[in-house]
Amino acid sequence: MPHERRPYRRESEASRREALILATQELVAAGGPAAATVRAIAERAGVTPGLIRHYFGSKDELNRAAYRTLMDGMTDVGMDAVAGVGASAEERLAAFVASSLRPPVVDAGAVGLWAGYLHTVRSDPALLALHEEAYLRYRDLLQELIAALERPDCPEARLRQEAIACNAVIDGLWLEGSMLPRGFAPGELVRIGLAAVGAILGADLTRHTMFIPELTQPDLTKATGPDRQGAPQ
Amino acid sequence: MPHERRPYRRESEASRREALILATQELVAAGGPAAATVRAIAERAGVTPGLIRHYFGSKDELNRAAYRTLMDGMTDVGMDAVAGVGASAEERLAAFVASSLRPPVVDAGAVGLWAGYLHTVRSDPALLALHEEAYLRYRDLLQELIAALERPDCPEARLRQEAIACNAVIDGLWLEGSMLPRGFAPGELVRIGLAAVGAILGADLTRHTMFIPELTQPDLTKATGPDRQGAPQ
DNA sequence: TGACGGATTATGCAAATGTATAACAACGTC
DNA sequence: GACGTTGTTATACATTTGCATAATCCGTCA
Repeated sequence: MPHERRPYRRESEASRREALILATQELVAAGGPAAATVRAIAERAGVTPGLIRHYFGSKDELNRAAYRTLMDGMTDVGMDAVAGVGASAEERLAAFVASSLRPPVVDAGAVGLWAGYLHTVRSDPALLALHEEAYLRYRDLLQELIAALERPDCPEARLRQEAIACNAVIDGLWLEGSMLPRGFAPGELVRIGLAAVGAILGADLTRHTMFIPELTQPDLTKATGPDRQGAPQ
Repeated sequence: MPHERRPYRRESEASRREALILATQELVAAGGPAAATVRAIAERAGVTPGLIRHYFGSKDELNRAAYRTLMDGMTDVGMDAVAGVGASAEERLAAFVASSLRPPVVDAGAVGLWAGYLHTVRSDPALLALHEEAYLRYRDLLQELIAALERPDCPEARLRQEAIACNAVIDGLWLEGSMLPRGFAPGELVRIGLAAVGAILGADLTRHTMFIPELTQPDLTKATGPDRQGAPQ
């Protein structure tokens, strides 16, 4: 007795690709690369496994597309944050740092997704180049923001070191905050990040908290939201 | 025609467990969790797959053991570095920071291994507890070293924030240095790390470079190697 | 030296995985 | 409203995986 053929709707290529990429990312984020089988991806995207081959040729290619989408999204957040604040250089830098230290950037799924693709990236030259490019673009943007600060002139070499160090602080806090969300109070990551970056650069970024929701409203009665998770005792 | 039975030697349980754990780590580090199949592990360890079951019961248990071994090794490096230097608090802190920013801690394989186990850790309560414990132990040790500095008295809350920030710098530099080794000159990570941690704490750690091999010999004749800040070209 | 325990290997198996191919049906076109 | 295109599903298949069990033979001890 042949199974009844399941009904379906034809949809645009863009829509199908997006759904498949999203499903892949969610699965990798939650359960690692092993959980992202073609069947699981297809089910979550509401289609059958054949479509993966149809739109991406192979599972590997789908994974590549998913990784590209991830990287683009991460850098976009920082860009948007800077674009939203137009005032002083310090404010712009503060907004940039803060945006990388709260959701959706700081998120267990994001770290899981990033870690899940780490090996794929290392063994795939195309993805490795993509990674390096994204990393340097992020760091260069950071360096530009640092250079714009009103400070006694800095040699280029020093700017480079400062950018590397500040980038490291952000990466490290991103990692720890995402992996142990219970370990930090809401807004604590942002506060620590601003203080540390400021200390490295000899500037005071903690003044510019008016744009940082977590710090302007220490309204503990309403501290709900994705950050809530238990107090750091 | 039955295959000839392969000759073998009996060895101690400790030796076999060690070999299997090492093989597992190497495979995960190089090719991710997917590469660490029971057959591949056994082959690399010079045994047959059955031994995995014999000594560890299941592959999952072997992975747990491998992760425990990894974490223990990572923290041991920092402990040893501090133990080796007995002088001032600044020197001890500098030695601790520097030890985490050069091989074997800074190593592509180490990051690969760590990332490969990230999902396993998150989904396994026992491993998650182990991870949290190791992380906090490391950070607490760092905080102790910070508290020992000769500075105007610091409130406990500030010490905590400083420890978190310094830990983040170390983590971030470890990550970036391991993933893009071409992007940094030898010793550059250590130098940047010491400068950044010093800036955060208001101390000058860069004075204590006598114990840092990479910095005592600024051999510039070799600085044009593949480390010339990975200028993508 | 011979026998016995158990460490180690060999074999088998069910389940899962990625991919290839064929069948079908939804939608635009005439 | 019939038709053809092709997006989509269904099926098949070889391969790989982890694990269980049976078959061996290494080392030790009497």
